[in-house]
Amino acid sequence: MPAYVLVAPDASARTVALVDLDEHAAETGRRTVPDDDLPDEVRRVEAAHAAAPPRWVWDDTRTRYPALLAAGVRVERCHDLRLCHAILRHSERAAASALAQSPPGPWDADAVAPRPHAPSLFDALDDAPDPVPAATRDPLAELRAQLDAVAGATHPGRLRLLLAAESTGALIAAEMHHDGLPWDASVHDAILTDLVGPRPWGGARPQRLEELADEIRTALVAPHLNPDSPPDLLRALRLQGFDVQSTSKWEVQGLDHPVVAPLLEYKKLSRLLSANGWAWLDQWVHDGRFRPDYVVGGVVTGRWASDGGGALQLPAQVRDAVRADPGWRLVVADAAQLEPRVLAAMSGDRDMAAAARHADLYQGVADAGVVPSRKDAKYAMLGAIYGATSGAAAQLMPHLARAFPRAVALVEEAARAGERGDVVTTWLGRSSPPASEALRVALAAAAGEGAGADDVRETRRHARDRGRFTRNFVVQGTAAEWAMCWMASLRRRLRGIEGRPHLVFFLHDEVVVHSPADVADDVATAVRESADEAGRLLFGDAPVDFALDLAVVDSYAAAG
DNA sequence: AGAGGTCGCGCC
DNA sequence: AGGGCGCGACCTCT
Repeated sequence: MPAYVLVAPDASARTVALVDLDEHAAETGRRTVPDDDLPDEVRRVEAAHAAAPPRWVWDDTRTRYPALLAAGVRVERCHDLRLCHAILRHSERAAASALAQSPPGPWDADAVAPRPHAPSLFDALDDAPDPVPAATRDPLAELRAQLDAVAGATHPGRLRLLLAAESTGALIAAEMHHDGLPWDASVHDAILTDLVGPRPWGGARPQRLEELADEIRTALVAPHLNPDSPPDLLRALRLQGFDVQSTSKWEVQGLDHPVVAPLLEYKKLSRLLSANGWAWLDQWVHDGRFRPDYVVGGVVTGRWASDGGGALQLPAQVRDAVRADPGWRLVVADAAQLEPRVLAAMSGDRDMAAAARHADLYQGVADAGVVPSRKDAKYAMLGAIYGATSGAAAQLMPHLARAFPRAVALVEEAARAGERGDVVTTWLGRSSPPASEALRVALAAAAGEGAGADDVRETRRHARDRGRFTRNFVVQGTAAEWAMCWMASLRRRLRGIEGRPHLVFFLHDEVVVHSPADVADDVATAVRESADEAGRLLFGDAPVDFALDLAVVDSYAAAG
Protein backbone atom coordinates (compact mmCIF):
# COMPACT_ATOMS: atom_id res chain seq x y z
CA MET A 1 0.00 0.00 0.00
CA PRO A 2 1.63 3.26 -1.04
CA ALA A 3 2.26 5.87 1.58
CA TYR A 4 0.18 8.97 1.66
CA VAL A 5 2.19 12.10 1.97
CA LEU A 6 0.29 15.04 3.26
CA VAL A 7 1.01 18.63 2.47
CA ALA A 8 -0.43 20.76 5.22
CA PRO A 9 -0.13 24.47 5.69
CA ASP A 10 0.64 25.46 9.26
CA ALA A 11 -0.85 28.50 10.91
CA SER A 12 1.52 30.88 9.16
CA ALA A 13 1.05 29.14 5.81
CA ARG A 14 4.78 29.49 5.31
CA THR A 15 5.70 25.87 5.83
CA VAL A 16 4.29 22.50 5.01
CA ALA A 17 4.44 19.29 6.97
CA LEU A 18 5.06 15.99 5.23
CA VAL A 19 3.32 13.09 6.88
CA ASP A 20 3.65 9.46 5.89
CA LEU A 21 0.23 7.98 6.36
CA ASP A 22 -0.58 4.34 6.00
CA GLU A 23 -4.28 4.60 5.21
CA HIS A 24 -5.95 5.12 8.55
CA ALA A 25 -2.96 4.20 10.64
CA ALA A 26 -1.30 6.78 12.81
CA GLU A 27 0.85 9.28 11.06
CA THR A 28 4.59 8.85 11.23
CA GLY A 29 7.60 10.84 10.33
CA ARG A 30 6.13 14.31 10.37
CA ARG A 31 8.67 16.75 9.15
CA THR A 32 8.37 20.44 8.54
CA VAL A 33 9.70 21.79 5.29
CA PRO A 34 9.76 25.46 4.31
CA ASP A 35 7.80 26.27 1.17
CA ASP A 36 10.95 27.19 -0.71
CA ASP A 37 12.45 23.76 -0.13
CA LEU A 38 9.32 21.90 -1.17
CA PRO A 39 10.35 21.15 -4.77
CA ASP A 40 13.51 19.39 -3.58
CA GLU A 41 11.59 17.52 -0.91
CA VAL A 42 9.00 16.38 -3.43
CA ARG A 43 11.76 15.28 -5.80
CA ARG A 44 13.42 13.33 -2.97
CA VAL A 45 10.23 11.58 -1.86
CA GLU A 46 9.18 10.70 -5.40
CA ALA A 47 12.60 9.17 -6.03
CA ALA A 48 12.52 7.22 -2.78
CA HIS A 49 9.14 5.71 -3.64
CA ALA A 50 9.71 5.21 -7.35
CA ALA A 51 8.37 1.65 -7.26
CA ALA A 52 5.09 2.58 -5.59
CA PRO A 53 4.69 6.30 -6.10
CA PRO A 54 3.34 8.28 -3.17
CA ARG A 55 0.03 10.03 -3.40
CA TRP A 56 0.45 13.68 -2.54
CA VAL A 57 -2.52 14.81 -0.54
CA TRP A 58 -3.02 18.53 -0.63
CA ASP A 59 -5.69 21.14 -0.27
CA ASP A 60 -5.75 22.42 -3.82
CA THR A 61 -3.76 21.40 -6.88
CA ARG A 62 -4.41 24.79 -8.49
CA THR A 63 -2.42 26.58 -5.84
CA ARG A 64 0.21 23.92 -5.00
CA TYR A 65 1.28 22.43 -8.28
CA PRO A 66 2.24 25.39 -10.52
CA ALA A 67 5.19 26.32 -8.30
CA LEU A 68 6.41 22.71 -8.37
CA LEU A 69 6.12 22.61 -12.16
CA ALA A 70 8.01 25.88 -12.42
CA ALA A 71 10.79 24.26 -10.38
CA GLY A 72 10.84 21.33 -12.79
CA VAL A 73 9.07 18.84 -10.53
CA ARG A 74 6.35 16.49 -11.80
CA VAL A 75 4.18 14.74 -9.27
CA GLU A 76 3.10 11.19 -10.05
CA ARG A 77 -0.21 11.04 -8.17
CA CYS A 78 -2.25 13.24 -5.90
CA HIS A 79 -5.46 13.50 -3.94
CA ASP A 80 -7.03 16.94 -4.31
CA LEU A 81 -9.00 17.54 -1.14
CA ARG A 82 -10.97 20.46 -2.55
CA LEU A 83 -12.20 18.59 -5.63
CA CYS A 84 -12.82 15.33 -3.80
CA HIS A 85 -14.73 17.10 -1.06
CA ALA A 86 -17.04 18.65 -3.63
CA ILE A 87 -17.82 15.23 -5.10
CA LEU A 88 -18.34 13.52 -1.75
CA ARG A 89 -20.38 16.35 -0.31
CA HIS A 90 -23.04 15.88 -2.99
CA SER A 91 -22.79 12.23 -3.93
CA GLU A 92 -25.89 10.19 -3.15
CA ARG A 93 -23.63 7.18 -2.70
CA ALA A 94 -21.96 8.78 0.34
CA ALA A 95 -25.01 10.60 1.66
CA ALA A 96 -24.87 8.79 5.01
CA SER A 97 -21.28 9.81 5.73
CA ALA A 98 -20.22 12.26 8.41
CA LEU A 99 -18.73 14.39 5.66
CA ALA A 100 -22.02 14.68 3.80
CA GLN A 101 -24.03 15.18 6.98
CA SER A 102 -21.87 17.91 8.47
CA PRO A 103 -22.80 21.55 7.98
CA PRO A 104 -20.94 23.50 5.30
CA GLY A 105 -17.37 24.04 6.38
CA PRO A 106 -14.05 25.36 5.19
CA TRP A 107 -13.77 22.74 2.44
CA ASP A 108 -16.99 23.76 0.77
CA ALA A 109 -16.61 25.93 -2.29
CA ASP A 110 -18.59 28.93 -1.16
CA ALA A 111 -16.75 29.06 2.14
CA VAL A 112 -13.29 29.12 0.63
CA ALA A 113 -11.95 32.26 -0.97
CA PRO A 114 -11.00 31.53 -4.56
CA ARG A 115 -7.29 32.07 -5.10
CA PRO A 116 -6.75 31.18 -8.75
CA HIS A 117 -4.64 34.26 -9.49
CA ALA A 118 -1.17 35.15 -8.35
CA PRO A 119 -0.92 37.70 -5.58
CA SER A 120 -0.98 41.17 -7.06
CA LEU A 121 -0.35 44.70 -5.97
CA PHE A 122 -4.04 45.16 -5.28
CA ASP A 123 -4.38 42.25 -2.89
CA ALA A 124 -2.85 44.40 -0.20
CA LEU A 125 -5.57 46.99 -0.77
CA ASP A 126 -8.35 44.47 -0.75
CA ASP A 127 -9.56 44.55 2.83
CA ALA A 128 -12.25 41.93 2.35
CA PRO A 129 -11.36 39.21 4.85
CA ASP A 130 -10.61 35.75 3.63
CA PRO A 131 -13.83 34.00 4.77
CA VAL A 132 -11.90 30.93 5.89
CA PRO A 133 -8.20 31.32 6.56
CA ALA A 134 -6.21 28.42 5.19
CA ALA A 135 -5.02 27.54 8.67
CA THR A 136 -8.53 26.53 9.76
CA ARG A 137 -8.51 23.77 7.17
CA ASP A 138 -6.99 20.61 8.54
CA PRO A 139 -5.95 18.46 5.58
CA LEU A 140 -5.22 15.37 7.67
CA ALA A 141 -8.64 15.44 9.35
CA GLU A 142 -10.30 16.12 6.02
CA LEU A 143 -8.48 13.23 4.35
CA ARG A 144 -9.69 10.89 7.07
CA ALA A 145 -13.25 12.16 6.69
CA GLN A 146 -13.05 11.58 2.95
CA LEU A 147 -11.62 8.08 3.27
CA ASP A 148 -14.37 7.25 5.77
CA ALA A 149 -17.01 8.56 3.40
CA VAL A 150 -15.65 6.40 0.59
CA ALA A 151 -15.32 3.30 2.76
CA GLY A 152 -18.94 3.56 3.86
CA ALA A 153 -20.35 4.40 0.45
CA THR A 154 -22.30 2.19 -1.88
CA HIS A 155 -19.89 1.23 -4.67
CA PRO A 156 -16.78 2.43 -2.81
CA GLY A 157 -14.52 1.17 -5.59
CA ARG A 158 -16.23 3.31 -8.17
CA LEU A 159 -16.08 6.37 -5.94
CA ARG A 160 -12.39 5.75 -5.25
CA LEU A 161 -11.76 5.61 -8.98
CA LEU A 162 -13.68 8.84 -9.51
CA LEU A 163 -11.67 10.68 -6.86
CA ALA A 164 -8.39 9.40 -8.28
CA ALA A 165 -9.41 10.37 -11.82
CA GLU A 166 -10.57 13.82 -10.77
CA SER A 167 -7.33 14.42 -8.88
CA THR A 168 -5.20 13.24 -11.78
CA GLY A 169 -7.24 15.56 -13.94
CA ALA A 170 -6.16 18.41 -11.70
CA LEU A 171 -2.52 17.44 -12.22
CA ILE A 172 -3.00 17.24 -15.98
CA ALA A 173 -4.80 20.58 -16.11
CA ALA A 174 -1.87 22.27 -14.37
CA GLU A 175 0.65 20.47 -16.57
CA MET A 176 -1.15 21.39 -19.79
CA HIS A 177 -1.21 25.02 -18.70
CA HIS A 178 2.48 24.82 -17.88
CA ASP A 179 3.47 23.15 -21.16
CA GLY A 180 1.02 25.05 -23.35
CA LEU A 181 -0.55 24.18 -26.68
CA PRO A 182 1.95 24.79 -29.53
CA TRP A 183 0.57 27.73 -31.50
CA ASP A 184 2.05 29.26 -34.64
CA ALA A 185 1.07 32.94 -34.57
CA SER A 186 2.26 33.52 -38.15
CA VAL A 187 -0.07 30.79 -39.44
CA HIS A 188 -2.91 32.29 -37.42
CA ASP A 189 -2.16 35.74 -38.84
CA ALA A 190 -2.13 34.34 -42.37
CA ILE A 191 -5.53 32.67 -41.82
CA LEU A 192 -7.04 35.96 -40.66
CA THR A 193 -5.44 37.99 -43.44
CA ASP A 194 -6.65 35.54 -46.03
CA LEU A 195 -10.23 35.82 -44.76
CA VAL A 196 -10.63 39.52 -44.00
CA GLY A 197 -7.58 41.35 -45.34
CA PRO A 198 -4.56 42.69 -43.48
CA ARG A 199 -4.80 43.63 -39.83
CA PRO A 200 -6.21 47.17 -39.73
CA TRP A 201 -4.69 49.96 -37.68
CA GLY A 202 -6.48 50.52 -34.38
CA GLY A 203 -9.99 49.21 -34.04
CA ALA A 204 -11.08 49.75 -37.63
CA ARG A 205 -13.01 47.11 -39.57
CA PRO A 206 -10.82 44.98 -41.80
CA GLN A 207 -11.28 45.47 -45.51
CA ARG A 208 -13.47 42.44 -46.22
CA LEU A 209 -15.83 43.22 -43.32
CA GLU A 210 -16.16 46.83 -44.45
CA GLU A 211 -17.10 45.65 -47.95
CA LEU A 212 -19.70 43.27 -46.55
CA ALA A 213 -21.12 45.96 -44.26
CA ASP A 214 -21.64 48.16 -47.30
CA GLU A 215 -23.36 45.35 -49.19
CA ILE A 216 -25.67 44.79 -46.23
CA ARG A 217 -26.53 48.49 -45.97
CA THR A 218 -27.26 48.65 -49.69
CA ALA A 219 -29.38 45.52 -49.70
CA LEU A 220 -31.44 46.70 -46.72
CA VAL A 221 -31.61 50.31 -47.96
CA ALA A 222 -30.23 51.43 -44.62
CA PRO A 223 -27.18 53.61 -45.27
CA HIS A 224 -26.34 54.10 -41.59
CA LEU A 225 -27.01 50.56 -40.39
CA ASN A 226 -24.54 49.09 -37.91
CA PRO A 227 -24.49 45.38 -38.74
CA ASP A 228 -23.08 44.63 -35.28
CA SER A 229 -26.26 45.85 -33.60
CA PRO A 230 -28.98 43.20 -33.44
CA PRO A 231 -31.77 45.75 -32.76
CA ASP A 232 -30.66 47.87 -35.75
CA LEU A 233 -30.56 44.80 -37.91
CA LEU A 234 -33.93 43.51 -36.71
CA ARG A 235 -35.55 46.87 -37.48
CA ALA A 236 -34.05 46.96 -40.96
CA LEU A 237 -35.16 43.40 -41.73
CA ARG A 238 -38.70 44.18 -40.60
CA LEU A 239 -38.79 47.31 -42.76
CA GLN A 240 -38.06 44.96 -45.66
CA GLY A 241 -41.27 43.14 -44.80
CA PHE A 242 -39.86 40.12 -42.97
CA ASP A 243 -41.66 38.86 -39.88
CA VAL A 244 -38.49 37.86 -38.03
CA GLN A 245 -38.16 37.58 -34.24
CA SER A 246 -34.39 37.76 -34.07
CA THR A 247 -31.35 38.26 -36.24
CA SER A 248 -29.96 34.80 -35.59
CA LYS A 249 -28.22 32.84 -38.28
CA TRP A 250 -31.06 30.33 -38.34
CA GLU A 251 -33.76 32.86 -39.03
CA VAL A 252 -31.73 34.83 -41.56
CA GLN A 253 -30.90 31.63 -43.45
CA GLY A 254 -34.56 31.07 -44.20
CA LEU A 255 -35.13 34.44 -45.86
CA ASP A 256 -35.24 35.05 -49.59
CA HIS A 257 -33.41 38.36 -49.97
CA PRO A 258 -30.11 39.66 -51.38
CA VAL A 259 -28.95 40.57 -47.86
CA VAL A 260 -28.78 36.95 -46.74
CA ALA A 261 -25.45 35.98 -48.29
CA PRO A 262 -23.43 39.05 -47.23
CA LEU A 263 -25.06 39.11 -43.79
CA LEU A 264 -24.25 35.48 -43.04
CA GLU A 265 -20.68 35.94 -44.21
CA TYR A 266 -20.39 39.09 -42.14
CA LYS A 267 -21.64 37.29 -39.04
CA LYS A 268 -19.22 34.44 -39.54
CA LEU A 269 -16.19 36.64 -40.08
CA SER A 270 -16.96 39.17 -37.37
CA ARG A 271 -17.54 36.33 -34.95
CA LEU A 272 -14.16 34.82 -35.81
CA LEU A 273 -12.47 38.17 -35.47
CA SER A 274 -13.96 39.03 -32.11
CA ALA A 275 -13.47 35.58 -30.60
CA ASN A 276 -10.17 34.46 -32.14
CA GLY A 277 -8.79 37.44 -34.04
CA TRP A 278 -5.61 39.46 -33.68
CA ALA A 279 -6.59 40.74 -30.25
CA TRP A 280 -6.98 37.14 -29.06
CA LEU A 281 -3.59 36.28 -30.49
CA ASP A 282 -1.97 39.23 -28.69
CA GLN A 283 -3.61 38.34 -25.43
CA TRP A 284 -3.33 34.56 -25.33
CA VAL A 285 -0.39 33.36 -27.39
CA HIS A 286 3.11 33.98 -26.13
CA ASP A 287 6.38 32.33 -27.09
CA GLY A 288 4.54 29.97 -29.42
CA ARG A 289 2.19 28.60 -26.78
CA PHE A 290 -1.49 29.03 -25.88
CA ARG A 291 -1.96 28.58 -22.13
CA PRO A 292 -5.57 28.60 -21.00
CA ASP A 293 -6.61 27.74 -17.47
CA TYR A 294 -8.54 24.50 -17.39
CA VAL A 295 -11.19 24.34 -14.68
CA VAL A 296 -11.48 20.77 -13.44
CA GLY A 297 -14.98 20.03 -12.21
CA GLY A 298 -16.06 23.34 -13.70
CA VAL A 299 -19.20 21.82 -15.22
CA VAL A 300 -21.82 20.15 -13.00
CA THR A 301 -21.63 16.97 -15.06
CA GLY A 302 -17.91 16.62 -14.35
CA ARG A 303 -16.75 17.97 -17.65
CA TRP A 304 -13.98 20.51 -17.55
CA ALA A 305 -14.56 24.17 -18.19
CA SER A 306 -11.90 26.66 -19.18
CA ASP A 307 -11.07 30.13 -18.10
CA GLY A 308 -9.51 32.49 -20.59
CA GLY A 309 -9.18 32.37 -24.31
CA GLY A 310 -12.23 30.19 -24.89
CA ALA A 311 -9.99 27.15 -24.95
CA LEU A 312 -12.79 24.63 -25.35
CA GLN A 313 -14.40 26.52 -28.21
CA LEU A 314 -11.51 26.88 -30.63
CA PRO A 315 -13.24 27.17 -34.01
CA ALA A 316 -12.19 24.85 -36.79
CA GLN A 317 -11.10 27.90 -38.81
CA VAL A 318 -8.03 28.54 -36.64
CA ARG A 319 -7.00 25.00 -35.74
CA ASP A 320 -4.41 25.02 -38.49
CA ALA A 321 -2.41 27.38 -36.25
CA VAL A 322 -1.86 24.52 -33.80
CA ARG A 323 1.46 23.16 -35.09
CA ALA A 324 3.92 20.69 -33.68
CA ASP A 325 7.41 22.00 -32.99
CA PRO A 326 10.08 21.05 -35.58
CA GLY A 327 10.99 17.41 -35.05
CA TRP A 328 7.75 16.83 -33.13
CA ARG A 329 4.29 15.58 -34.07
CA LEU A 330 0.76 15.93 -32.77
CA VAL A 331 -1.03 12.73 -31.87
CA VAL A 332 -4.72 13.63 -32.05
CA ALA A 333 -7.39 11.19 -30.92
CA ASP A 334 -11.08 11.45 -30.22
CA ALA A 335 -13.45 8.86 -28.91
CA ALA A 336 -15.95 8.07 -31.65
CA GLN A 337 -19.58 8.40 -30.50
CA LEU A 338 -18.49 8.28 -26.89
CA GLU A 339 -21.83 9.03 -25.28
CA PRO A 340 -23.85 6.27 -26.97
CA ARG A 341 -21.07 3.79 -26.20
CA VAL A 342 -21.10 4.86 -22.58
CA LEU A 343 -24.86 4.45 -22.50
CA ALA A 344 -24.55 0.94 -23.95
CA ALA A 345 -22.00 0.01 -21.30
CA MET A 346 -23.71 1.52 -18.27
CA SER A 347 -27.10 0.09 -19.17
CA GLY A 348 -25.65 -3.35 -19.92
CA ASP A 349 -27.63 -3.37 -23.17
CA ARG A 350 -25.97 -6.19 -25.08
CA ASP A 351 -27.69 -5.47 -28.38
CA MET A 352 -26.56 -1.89 -28.29
CA ALA A 353 -23.10 -3.03 -27.29
CA ALA A 354 -23.12 -5.26 -30.37
CA ALA A 355 -23.91 -2.25 -32.53
CA ALA A 356 -21.02 -0.50 -30.81
CA ARG A 357 -18.73 -3.28 -32.01
CA HIS A 358 -18.81 -1.38 -35.32
CA ALA A 359 -16.09 1.32 -35.49
CA ASP A 360 -18.94 3.65 -36.46
CA LEU A 361 -21.66 3.03 -33.90
CA TYR A 362 -24.33 4.85 -35.87
CA GLN A 363 -23.62 2.72 -38.93
CA GLY A 364 -23.78 -0.32 -36.66
CA VAL A 365 -27.25 0.68 -35.51
CA ALA A 366 -28.37 1.25 -39.10
CA ASP A 367 -26.88 -2.08 -40.21
CA ALA A 368 -28.83 -3.84 -37.46
CA GLY A 369 -31.99 -2.61 -39.16
CA VAL A 370 -33.15 -0.53 -36.20
CA VAL A 371 -33.62 2.55 -38.36
CA PRO A 372 -33.26 3.02 -42.12
CA SER A 373 -30.03 5.02 -42.28
CA ARG A 374 -26.92 6.11 -40.41
CA LYS A 375 -28.31 9.62 -40.24
CA ASP A 376 -31.51 8.33 -38.63
CA ALA A 377 -29.44 6.34 -36.15
CA LYS A 378 -27.49 9.42 -35.16
CA TYR A 379 -30.60 11.58 -34.76
CA ALA A 380 -32.38 8.92 -32.76
CA MET A 381 -29.42 8.25 -30.49
CA LEU A 382 -28.73 11.89 -29.76
CA GLY A 383 -32.43 12.43 -29.28
CA ALA A 384 -32.50 9.69 -26.66
CA ILE A 385 -29.56 11.19 -24.83
CA TYR A 386 -30.66 14.83 -25.07
CA GLY A 387 -34.38 14.27 -24.70
CA ALA A 388 -35.82 15.17 -28.09
CA THR A 389 -39.55 15.82 -27.74
CA SER A 390 -40.46 16.61 -31.31
CA GLY A 391 -39.35 16.23 -34.90
CA ALA A 392 -37.60 13.35 -36.58
CA ALA A 393 -35.70 12.20 -33.49
CA ALA A 394 -38.87 11.84 -31.44
CA GLN A 395 -40.49 9.84 -34.26
CA LEU A 396 -37.55 7.42 -34.28
CA MET A 397 -37.61 6.83 -30.53
CA PRO A 398 -40.05 3.88 -30.58
CA HIS A 399 -37.73 2.00 -32.95
CA LEU A 400 -34.82 2.65 -30.65
CA ALA A 401 -36.79 1.61 -27.57
CA ARG A 402 -37.77 -1.68 -29.22
CA ALA A 403 -34.22 -2.51 -30.31
CA PHE A 404 -32.39 -1.30 -27.19
CA PRO A 405 -34.88 -1.46 -24.33
CA ARG A 406 -32.35 -1.39 -21.51
CA ALA A 407 -30.41 1.58 -22.85
CA VAL A 408 -33.55 3.60 -23.49
CA ALA A 409 -34.98 2.63 -20.10
CA LEU A 410 -31.87 3.97 -18.37
CA VAL A 411 -32.20 7.45 -19.84
CA GLU A 412 -35.98 7.42 -19.44
CA GLU A 413 -35.64 6.60 -15.76
CA ALA A 414 -33.11 9.38 -15.32
CA ALA A 415 -35.56 11.77 -16.96
CA ARG A 416 -38.46 10.62 -14.75
CA ALA A 417 -36.29 11.01 -11.64
CA GLY A 418 -35.41 14.54 -12.64
CA GLU A 419 -39.04 15.39 -13.28
CA ARG A 420 -39.94 14.15 -9.79
CA GLY A 421 -37.28 16.45 -8.35
CA ASP A 422 -34.93 13.59 -7.47
CA VAL A 423 -31.15 13.61 -7.76
CA VAL A 424 -29.45 11.35 -10.34
CA THR A 425 -25.93 9.90 -10.22
CA THR A 426 -23.29 8.94 -12.76
CA TRP A 427 -21.74 5.48 -13.02
CA LEU A 428 -18.83 6.35 -10.74
CA GLY A 429 -20.86 8.40 -8.28
CA ARG A 430 -21.08 12.07 -9.17
CA SER A 431 -24.56 13.30 -8.32
CA SER A 432 -26.54 16.01 -10.01
CA PRO A 433 -27.44 19.19 -8.17
CA PRO A 434 -30.77 18.96 -6.34
CA ALA A 435 -33.90 20.35 -7.94
CA SER A 436 -34.39 24.05 -7.38
CA GLU A 437 -36.46 25.11 -4.43
CA ALA A 438 -38.89 26.64 -6.90
CA LEU A 439 -39.46 23.31 -8.65
CA ARG A 440 -39.88 21.40 -5.38
CA VAL A 441 -42.45 23.89 -4.13
CA ALA A 442 -44.27 23.86 -7.46
CA LEU A 443 -44.34 20.05 -7.58
CA ALA A 444 -45.78 19.87 -4.10
CA ALA A 445 -48.38 22.51 -4.91
CA ALA A 446 -49.34 20.90 -8.22
CA ALA A 447 -49.85 17.59 -6.47
CA GLY A 448 -52.29 19.15 -4.03
CA GLU A 449 -55.93 19.93 -4.64
CA GLY A 450 -57.06 23.23 -6.04
CA ALA A 451 -53.99 23.77 -8.17
CA GLY A 452 -54.72 26.06 -11.11
CA ALA A 453 -54.50 24.59 -14.60
CA ASP A 454 -51.97 27.21 -15.66
CA ASP A 455 -49.77 26.48 -12.65
CA VAL A 456 -49.89 22.77 -13.31
CA ARG A 457 -48.94 23.32 -16.94
CA GLU A 458 -46.08 25.60 -15.95
CA THR A 459 -44.88 23.10 -13.36
CA ARG A 460 -44.96 20.26 -15.88
CA ARG A 461 -42.90 22.32 -18.30
CA HIS A 462 -40.38 23.13 -15.60
CA ALA A 463 -40.25 19.48 -14.55
CA ARG A 464 -39.70 18.32 -18.13
CA ASP A 465 -36.84 20.82 -18.49
CA ARG A 466 -35.17 19.29 -15.49
CA GLY A 467 -35.89 15.79 -16.81
CA ARG A 468 -33.93 16.60 -19.96
CA PHE A 469 -31.08 17.83 -17.80
CA THR A 470 -30.96 14.72 -15.58
CA ARG A 471 -31.39 12.43 -18.60
CA ASN A 472 -28.33 13.99 -20.18
CA PHE A 473 -26.47 14.28 -16.88
CA VAL A 474 -26.03 10.55 -16.32
CA VAL A 475 -24.65 9.99 -19.81
CA GLN A 476 -22.58 13.15 -20.21
CA GLY A 477 -21.24 12.75 -16.66
CA THR A 478 -20.28 9.10 -17.15
CA ALA A 479 -18.68 9.95 -20.49
CA ALA A 480 -16.64 12.60 -18.66
CA GLU A 481 -15.55 9.91 -16.18
CA TRP A 482 -14.47 7.61 -18.98
CA ALA A 483 -12.54 10.45 -20.60
CA MET A 484 -10.80 11.33 -17.34
CA CYS A 485 -9.76 7.70 -16.82
CA TRP A 486 -8.58 7.54 -20.42
CA MET A 487 -6.43 10.60 -19.94
CA ALA A 488 -5.09 9.52 -16.55
CA SER A 489 -4.10 6.15 -17.99
CA LEU A 490 -2.50 7.86 -20.96
CA ARG A 491 -0.52 10.20 -18.72
CA ARG A 492 0.95 7.25 -16.87
CA ARG A 493 1.89 5.48 -20.10
CA LEU A 494 3.46 8.61 -21.59
CA ARG A 495 5.84 8.74 -18.65
CA GLY A 496 7.34 5.49 -19.84
CA ILE A 497 8.12 6.81 -23.31
CA GLU A 498 11.43 8.48 -24.15
CA GLY A 499 11.60 12.14 -25.09
CA ARG A 500 8.82 13.38 -22.80
CA PRO A 501 5.73 13.31 -25.01
CA HIS A 502 3.06 15.26 -23.15
CA LEU A 503 -0.62 16.09 -23.23
CA VAL A 504 -1.29 19.55 -24.60
CA PHE A 505 -5.04 19.63 -25.14
CA PHE A 506 -8.21 17.97 -23.90
CA LEU A 507 -11.69 18.60 -25.20
CA HIS A 508 -14.34 16.42 -23.54
CA ASP A 509 -13.72 13.33 -25.69
CA GLU A 510 -10.55 14.31 -27.52
CA VAL A 511 -6.86 14.53 -26.59
CA VAL A 512 -3.80 15.99 -28.27
CA VAL A 513 -0.32 14.79 -27.37
CA HIS A 514 2.79 16.72 -28.43
CA SER A 515 5.34 14.01 -29.15
CA PRO A 516 8.86 13.69 -30.48
CA ALA A 517 8.43 12.43 -34.05
CA ASP A 518 10.37 9.20 -33.50
CA VAL A 519 8.10 7.98 -30.70
CA ALA A 520 4.78 9.21 -32.12
CA ASP A 521 3.76 5.66 -33.04
CA ASP A 522 4.44 4.50 -29.48
CA VAL A 523 2.30 7.36 -28.26
CA ALA A 524 -0.50 6.34 -30.63
CA THR A 525 -0.35 2.82 -29.21
CA ALA A 526 -0.48 4.22 -25.68
CA VAL A 527 -3.54 6.28 -26.57
CA ARG A 528 -5.35 3.17 -27.82
CA GLU A 529 -4.32 1.01 -24.87
CA SER A 530 -5.48 3.75 -22.51
CA ALA A 531 -8.92 3.82 -24.10
CA ASP A 532 -9.22 0.07 -23.57
CA GLU A 533 -8.03 0.42 -20.00
CA ALA A 534 -10.56 3.18 -19.30
CA GLY A 535 -13.34 0.92 -20.53
CA ARG A 536 -12.20 -1.89 -18.23
CA LEU A 537 -11.70 0.44 -15.25
CA LEU A 538 -15.25 1.70 -15.45
CA PHE A 539 -17.19 -1.24 -16.80
CA GLY A 540 -15.05 -4.30 -16.19
CA ASP A 541 -15.62 -6.89 -18.86
CA ALA A 542 -18.73 -5.29 -20.35
CA PRO A 543 -18.41 -6.05 -24.05
CA VAL A 544 -18.34 -2.47 -25.28
CA ASP A 545 -15.65 -1.17 -27.60
CA PHE A 546 -14.48 2.40 -27.25
CA ALA A 547 -13.35 3.18 -30.78
CA LEU A 548 -10.96 6.03 -31.47
CA ASP A 549 -10.35 8.21 -34.47
CA LEU A 550 -6.61 8.78 -34.32
CA ALA A 551 -4.16 10.71 -36.46
CA VAL A 552 -0.47 11.61 -36.25
CA VAL A 553 -0.11 15.03 -37.83
CA ASP A 554 1.88 18.25 -37.94
CA SER A 555 -1.20 20.47 -37.83
CA TYR A 556 -4.30 20.03 -35.67
CA ALA A 557 -6.38 20.94 -38.73
CA ALA A 558 -5.11 17.85 -40.52
CA ALA A 559 -6.70 15.53 -37.95
CA GLY A 560 -10.23 14.18 -38.24
C1' DA B 1 -18.97 54.64 -15.86
C1' DG B 2 -19.75 50.21 -14.45
C1' DA B 3 -22.48 46.11 -13.45
C1' DG B 4 -25.43 42.74 -15.02
C1' DG B 5 -28.51 40.65 -18.44
C1' DT B 6 -29.35 38.88 -23.03
C1' DC B 7 -28.14 37.52 -27.54
C1' DG B 8 -25.56 35.06 -30.72
C1' DC B 9 -22.52 31.51 -31.82
C1' DG B 10 -18.22 28.74 -31.29
C1' DC B 11 -17.12 23.88 -29.21
C1' DC B 12 -18.48 18.90 -27.37
C1' DA C 1 -35.03 19.60 -32.08
C1' DG C 2 -32.84 18.14 -27.26
C1' DG C 3 -28.09 18.52 -22.94
C1' DG C 4 -23.57 21.06 -21.29
C1' DC C 5 -20.39 25.24 -21.60
C1' DG C 6 -17.38 30.45 -22.46
C1' DC C 7 -17.07 34.71 -24.28
C1' DG C 8 -17.59 39.14 -26.75
C1' DA C 9 -20.73 42.56 -28.09
C1' DC C 10 -24.61 45.13 -27.32
C1' DC C 11 -27.99 47.05 -24.40
C1' DT C 12 -30.29 48.54 -20.18
C1' DC C 13 -30.30 49.89 -15.67
C1' DT C 14 -28.27 52.14 -11.86
